[in-house]
Amino acid sequence: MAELFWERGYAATSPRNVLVRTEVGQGSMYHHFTGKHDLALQTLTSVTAEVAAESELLDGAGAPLERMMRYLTRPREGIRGCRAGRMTQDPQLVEDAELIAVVAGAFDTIIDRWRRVIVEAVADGELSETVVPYDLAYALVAVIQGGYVLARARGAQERTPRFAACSPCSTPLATPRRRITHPTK
Amino acid sequence: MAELFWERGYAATSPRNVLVRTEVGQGSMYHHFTGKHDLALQTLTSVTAEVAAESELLDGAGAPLERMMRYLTRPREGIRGCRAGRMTQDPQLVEDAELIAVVAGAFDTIIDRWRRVIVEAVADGELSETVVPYDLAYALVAVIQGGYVLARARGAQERTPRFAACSPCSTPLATPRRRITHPTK
DNA sequence: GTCTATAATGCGATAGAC
DNA sequence: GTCTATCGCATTATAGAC
Repeated sequence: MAELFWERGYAATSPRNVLVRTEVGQGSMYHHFTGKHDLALQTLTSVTAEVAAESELLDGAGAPLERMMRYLTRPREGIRGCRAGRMTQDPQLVEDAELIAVVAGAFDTIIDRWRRVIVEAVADGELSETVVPYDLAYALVAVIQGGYVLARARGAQERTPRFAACSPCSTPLATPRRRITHPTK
Repeated sequence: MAELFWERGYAATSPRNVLVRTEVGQGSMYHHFTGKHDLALQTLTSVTAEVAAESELLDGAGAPLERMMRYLTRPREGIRGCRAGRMTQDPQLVEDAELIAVVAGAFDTIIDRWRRVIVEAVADGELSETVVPYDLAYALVAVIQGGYVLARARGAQERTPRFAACSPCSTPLATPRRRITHPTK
């Protein structure tokens, strides 16, 4: 179901699809899961845990800024979308408080991991003291998520993916690697 | 249908839903539209044109940077998502080349409008010459789109929306207003 | 635990009267 | 141009035999 979730989202994935893909009998599935919601809850818990775990790159070895760059520039499959972020636009999933809470929790984990590296980077003098760690963390996660959104819009358009020069690794993140100068208000 | 699109997306909106909401007969609808795809195409064309038109703020009066800030910080209904960007995560819509092309076109328009203001800002010395206009434009559009993604994840979690202090205007964009210091690589 | 059968509902679309 | 009726199919389950 994790595969189907990534391909089609929650609403568009039927228990029947799962049966076909897994070659499992209908009775078996309904014996182990109470229904679609349960199936989704377990899938989502596992998938978001994986996605959140990927942000452990931010805790690895090396200088804070180096770790930030490593995570920011790692290959991402833009056209397939973020396995967690995509769920956010599925109306049926968002209406299910239990399911969306799982997704939100994953983002909390990731944002907090970002925040802590940023605090380190500021302490080390790698980033300006004017940086507000939580806010920058939030913005960086947003850029990544927005990169996926744009990648999906453009990808289906069959344009040469500007950020996916060498498939199968599209990095919608080539952009933030550049220097971004923002107004100081 | 524009309303239903925003609420539920393409896949989850049935022609039947449209009939009920508009209180129009089924025969009438199928007389004026060939089917669901046609209905969607016309809706999407109109909606994305509106969304793209909102970026005309970037062409208004005032200094380039001022216009950028005006557009960036205008109120946005984070929890409802972007009427264009949300479509991007609808698997059924993305598979329809004609439909996703409409969405992609809207983003092209918006990104280009951003790019032109940025070029102006650089020329006026408001932004550093090291800025790559298209890349910054792309990143800014991504931040906005990502802000919607995060807002939807958090909103359903019933947290106090950090960026939506005063409803009904949630501005997932409070973040980019702060200074963002990026590594120069 | 796993199977097949079938329920009840909604989907996208069409038919054909008026 | 608009109406009601209906088609054929998919959906999310549930029933009850094995």
